[in-house]
Amino acid sequence: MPRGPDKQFDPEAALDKAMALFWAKGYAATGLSELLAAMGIGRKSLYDTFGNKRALYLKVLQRYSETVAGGLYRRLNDPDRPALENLRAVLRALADEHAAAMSPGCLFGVSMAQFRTDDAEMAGVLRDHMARVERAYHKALSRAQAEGDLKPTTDVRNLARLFMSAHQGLSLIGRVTETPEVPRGIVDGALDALDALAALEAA
Amino acid sequence: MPRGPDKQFDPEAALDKAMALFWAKGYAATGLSELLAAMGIGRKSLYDTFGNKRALYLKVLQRYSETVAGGLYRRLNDPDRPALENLRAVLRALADEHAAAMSPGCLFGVSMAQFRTDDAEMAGVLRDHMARVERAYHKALSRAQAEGDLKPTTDVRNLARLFMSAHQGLSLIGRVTETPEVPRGIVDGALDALDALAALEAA
DNA sequence: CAAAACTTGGATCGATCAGTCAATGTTTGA
DNA sequence: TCAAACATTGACTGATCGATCCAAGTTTTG
Repeated sequence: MPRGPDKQFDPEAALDKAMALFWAKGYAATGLSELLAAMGIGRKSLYDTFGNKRALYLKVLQRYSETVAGGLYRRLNDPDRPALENLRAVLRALADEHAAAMSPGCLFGVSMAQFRTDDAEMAGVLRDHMARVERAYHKALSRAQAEGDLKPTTDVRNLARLFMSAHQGLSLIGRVTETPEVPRGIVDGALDALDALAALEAA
Repeated sequence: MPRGPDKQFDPEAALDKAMALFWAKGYAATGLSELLAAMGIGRKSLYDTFGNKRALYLKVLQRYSETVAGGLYRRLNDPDRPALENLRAVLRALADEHAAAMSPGCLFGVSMAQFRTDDAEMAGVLRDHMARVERAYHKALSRAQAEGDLKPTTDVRNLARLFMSAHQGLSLIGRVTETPEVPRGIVDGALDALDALAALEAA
């Protein structure tokens, strides 16, 4: 059974190129021709390899979610440090990341804004990612609570959701801010809230 | 000097129709033909009255900002009630608003996600709106502080930014959630944080 | 060395895009 | 009363959209 030649391009590298474009310009505003030029592949190759534009986007989202959500989870739940310390470090890194001018934000954040709310398939994918982010925060928060760094009566589930929401809001707002004040302020506000919920335990 | 006939349509009503469409589908994905059908006007009328698609969108944003940001400001700063009470009421209303399935979220939130970060004009418009939202929260928070309901050492500027960010994140996440749990959790988390910052004062 | 299995670039598709314009209709002032 | 000034309609533009398909080219098996 004869086989033909292998692909002449690296599908994952091509996905990264597509991701950068979708991320900056949005789904609808990114044309196929642009994508092909950036990815350096032909039209047919794209359709054969990824299906169509929407399927390509879904694959980009999957790749992004694995990379970013996985990284967030790992940083939030580094077992070598106290959970509260991990939380603070992640928040500070978030501020740095989005304080830069014209930060592209979070690909899932911009995705939630770009598809119709009645697009059930897309909503499911996006919802799943948000659930992963929420879980990452929740695990860190509940460990911080178990370690005695957070008031025991605090509802860490709700707190995780607040953090996820602020995280997402920050990644959006970072797209339009020109000075680092606002992103830093958001994170400082979250750190203050965290301190308040920790300090209560001391009282 | 003879004058022609007046417009046969109400520009503000037409703007509202356009807003609903942009809000649900996004800027790029909303075609001119769709807009015209929804607005009930002819092509030429749109261009004569609003300029072009982008100018129409900017006018929609302006109208939305006046309506929504103005309303938020008024509710947050109702002088007849304590500021902290206003804050809690607004947060609870926010949860109700976004707990509904397929809530369209905030038009500015979806706008921040849809335009290139190097689109300076658009970024300016969006930044200005966010500054108004931040100011609305800040005014309420600083009054709450003055009224003794918030710890005096709390940085209300950062807290306002955290609230603005969580507010924005909630309006995004509400687009893809199917149960009211997450939106309510976000708001409950914010209320808990508020309580913690208030309780510290009692200690 | 053929022929099968596979990939590739590019021509091409109908549809739709944002935007323009000429033709027509309507109102009002002179 | 009639012509200027406005609004409206709908045909039309070139460009671009996402997607398909054909014709080669390349590699590997038999």
